[in-house]
Parts: sequence; structure tokens; C-alpha cells
Amino acid sequence: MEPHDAVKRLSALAQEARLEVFRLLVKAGPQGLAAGAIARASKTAANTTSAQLLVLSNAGLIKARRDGRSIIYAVDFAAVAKLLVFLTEDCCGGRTEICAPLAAVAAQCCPPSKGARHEAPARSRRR
Amino acid sequence: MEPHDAVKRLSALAQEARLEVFRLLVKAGPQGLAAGAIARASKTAANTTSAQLLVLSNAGLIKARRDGRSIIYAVDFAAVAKLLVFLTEDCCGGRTEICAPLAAVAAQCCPPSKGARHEAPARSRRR
DNA sequence: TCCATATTTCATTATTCATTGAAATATGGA
DNA sequence: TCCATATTTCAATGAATAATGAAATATGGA
Repeated sequence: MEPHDAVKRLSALAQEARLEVFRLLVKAGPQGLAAGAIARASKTAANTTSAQLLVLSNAGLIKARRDGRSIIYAVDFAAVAKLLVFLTEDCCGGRTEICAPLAAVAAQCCPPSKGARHEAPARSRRR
Repeated sequence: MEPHDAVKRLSALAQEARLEVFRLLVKAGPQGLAAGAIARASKTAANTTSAQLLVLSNAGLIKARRDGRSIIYAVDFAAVAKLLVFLTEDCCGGRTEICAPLAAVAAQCCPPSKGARHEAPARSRRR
């Protein structure tokens, strides 16, 4: 990931209203939410929400798809992961200041006992 | 962590020159770097660098300490970890889209076999 | 005390960016 | 085709921010 793209993603998240929208979409998961639903949930004008979604979208953090009259936005989780990787790479020169807590987050979020691995989780059954 | 503080930290990182400074300090580790050394390394005027360090500092991402005539800046790794936690919390509703890659980062960075823990690593020798 | 080094503070300037009202576009159904 | 719904685009306004030159502050040593 290029520093320029990382800045773009960080800038997109670095604004209270957009961060709220982003987190809402994170909670919504891959299924996503319609633009109108997002506007209603965040009590923001439709055109303002549209602009916010555009910024997140241009940054590559979310993706849009049309469903009838609605446009559904969903987080691009792989892109988010890439940003996290960028922020944490080079973090260790044998030290664990960043990555130990990071590992703790991962462990708390997806306990290894549950079988969370690096590969795409939806594909665990081979055929 | 409050959304407001998260925005402050993200804003501090959401600028190319500051992100560069931040990453330089990440590589430097807990030992940190003097303001002058940072300015030289990033080929930036001293006062500009000072302003960048102030922003990162106010955001709580780095901390300053004086050493003689120099002021040494070092990353507050715990604060960085808190930001990462904030960005990834609520990421799973039983799903692993974000946290599986996150776990991969942690694993690649600090393999569990090496015994990485949450405590301060610099203190391993007691006296 | 006087001086050189290291860094910050201040005021200014130019740029970037969020929000809003109004209008435009696209879809689905009567 | 006509209409209502859903969303975006456009232009304008106001606010926040980065970089710079000049001056100020703090430290250590002669």
C-alpha cells in the first residue's frame, strides 16, 4: 500500500461524521446499508450523506452496489485490513510495543480456538 | 476511546508529511529521535517539523522528553494500540472479515511462539 | 555573562474541505 | 407516459489547516 493511499483512507476516517458512518457500516457487515438508511440513522441530510459516502468510497474503504431504487454501501473489509497492515508494518525491530496489543485485539475478536485463520473464512468447506 | 479522540489521532496521521514522521518514529522505537534529527531525515524546515510534532503530540500519538538541548520524541505505542482497537472493535458479529487479516498481521509481526505478551518489554531485566 | 545550538511560537497566506439549498438523474410502478 | 422515491450533482459559503519567515525561548559551555 502506497503512503498516498494510506493518507487518503486515513483522511476519509478522520472526520467525526464520516467515522460514524464507517462504523455503522462496519457493524452492518458485508450486507451493507442503503444510502437512505444511513442518512436516517445518522440524522443527516441525504446530500450530505451522499458526499460522505463518496469520500469513503473514493478512499476505497467502502463499495457501492445498486439494488432497485436503493444504492447499498458496504465496507471493503480487505481494504481496511490493508490499512491496518500499513499502519503496523515496520512496527517491530524485535520489539512488541505495537503488535502485542494488536495480537490481543485479534485474539479477543477472533479467538484462535474458534478456528480463525488467515484465509478467507467463508471458504472453510472445500467442496 | 472517544470517537472525538480517534478523529484527532486519525487526522494527525492523515497527512503525508506527518505520516512519514510518524513512521520514522515507529521505526525508531521507544528510544525515539530528536526533533532536529527528524527535521534532517525528512528534509523539512525545523519550524515545520515542530508543528508536525505538535500535532502528533496533541493527538497523543507521540510523547516528548528533554535531553540536554534536544527534545526527543517517541511513539506512544499504547496509544497507537488503542486507536487500532477502536478501529476494529465491533468488527465481528460472528464474522471474521476484518479480524482474520488482523490476526494475520499480528501473527506475522509477533509469532506467538516468541512469547509476545502485553507487558512492557524493556523491563525484562529486573536490575 | 556571552554565545552558539536546538527548538518553539507567532502572524500571515494560501489551500483544502464540510455543509447546504436547489436542481438533476435514475428506478419502479400506476 | 406520468409520478413518487432514492440518490447524486452543482455552486456557493464558511471554517479548518499547512507552510513559511521572523522572532523568541531554553540549554550548555567558554
